[in-house]
Amino acid sequence: MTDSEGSQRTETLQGPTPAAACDLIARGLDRGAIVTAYGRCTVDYDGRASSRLEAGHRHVMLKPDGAALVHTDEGQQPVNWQPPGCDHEVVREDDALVLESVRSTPNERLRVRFEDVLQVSAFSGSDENDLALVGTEEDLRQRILEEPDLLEAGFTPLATERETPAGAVDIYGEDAADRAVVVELKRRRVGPDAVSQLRRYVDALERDLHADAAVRGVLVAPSVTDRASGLLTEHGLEFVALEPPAE
Amino acid sequence: MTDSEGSQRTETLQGPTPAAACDLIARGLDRGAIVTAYGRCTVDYDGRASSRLEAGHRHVMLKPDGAALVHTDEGQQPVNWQPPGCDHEVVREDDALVLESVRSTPNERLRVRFEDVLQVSAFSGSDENDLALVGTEEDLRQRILEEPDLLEAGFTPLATERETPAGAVDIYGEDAADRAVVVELKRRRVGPDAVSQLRRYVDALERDLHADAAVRGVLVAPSVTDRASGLLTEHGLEFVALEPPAE
DNA sequence: TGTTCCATGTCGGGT
DNA sequence: ACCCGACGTGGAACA
Repeated sequence: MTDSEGSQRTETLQGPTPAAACDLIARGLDRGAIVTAYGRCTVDYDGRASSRLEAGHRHVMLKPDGAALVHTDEGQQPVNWQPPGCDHEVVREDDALVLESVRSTPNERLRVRFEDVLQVSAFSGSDENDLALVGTEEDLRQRILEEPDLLEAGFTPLATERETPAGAVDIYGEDAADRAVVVELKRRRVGPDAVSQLRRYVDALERDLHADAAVRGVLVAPSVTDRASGLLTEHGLEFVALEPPAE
Repeated sequence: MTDSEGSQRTETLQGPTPAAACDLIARGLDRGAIVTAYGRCTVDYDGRASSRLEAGHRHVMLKPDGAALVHTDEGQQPVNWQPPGCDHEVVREDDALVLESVRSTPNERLRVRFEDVLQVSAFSGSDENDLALVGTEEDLRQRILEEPDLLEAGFTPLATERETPAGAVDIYGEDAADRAVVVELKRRRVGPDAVSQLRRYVDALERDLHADAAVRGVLVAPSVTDRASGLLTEHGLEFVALEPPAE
């Protein structure tokens, strides 16, 4: 069953024989299509870890960039997958259809063995558009750089991504009294990890400047958890409630 | 085009009219099927952040648990998505077909507007099997509990998930000299964040025990980055190279 | 390639 | 619900 609308193409087989399914998939992979298969299968993975999934009905997608996704009827995340950069292969084994996606560095292998293929499809067509996303940490940074008083009156940003021995500081600046200020940004409510991160930067910068004057550390986020709040106090760090711009 | 094999069903339409596509999708959602659509569409998301994606060819999957996935021909991750728990809806608007997935807490809305639907499908069939995964942090923990000498000669595990004011410690125990030992496990090579985490636990435990004797902190992972190694030294923490069991 | 950190992270377990 | 940390995290930017 083929549909040809100019350069866009879709091919599908329902309840195909293994041979027919294998053929459609092979041709789909060959011409750089997105290939999907649905049916009863087992899934084996071996690489950074190892897994096995007993027989059940799943949806498999092979992308032309080498990514592979195995989805069940539940969950946002695939139950098994392979990152882009893999080589896809389709072979027949006895009465079964086997899809295999392999990569190196690290050596990883994903193997889906269909004992019953209910549908296979191949979709062609590229996507030249990028996602326009708003509300990220970068947007929050822009907001502060444009209006430093949002952090506190008299704050002056001096650098972004300033390097320290502990890593790059989101915003580095000075307060009204010319004290060094390290600002760590988070787009959402923060826990203990963000406080530790800020602490690393403050420690490193104090050492780096080997100044007597202490470096101030300010965490900027929509809100903090209790534990994180305690850690902030404990380490003499500060918090400013601020969200990424809404639009 | 319907295929009925007992209780397993797949339905597919190629190059359907908006009305036919809408009908198939509505019935699919109704009976708890996985619904997919492929075609030229725009995608809008608004919630924790906001995004817009101009027209292009994408593959959309709606799951019966409320998850939604929009995939392009590249990348392991969907370009847009919605977590499980959403309500899916399909409506016709002018000549277009619109899929909408909405949830609350937080309020989020995903809207896919197809100006051209090349294929729609509905797949039924559940998956009662769980994934059997080996090589996780839990496996690494078991390995050490069964053979504590892997950490160091004379180590005695006393508790797992021991609570401290900073959170739960992976393994808590004593060394040959009866000194308290905090063990933090990572299944893969670690960076600065893991060192900070271990440090939080050691600090908290020292305070908790208000003992004079210092608490030892040991990071167990396959390897460490340079920066993390420096941080370990700086804070008097230790490292033991150990991997999760391979099988 | 290796390191570091963000993410609409997602997911599971605990309180 | 919120908190917390693991994840085969994935992905990008930078050295």
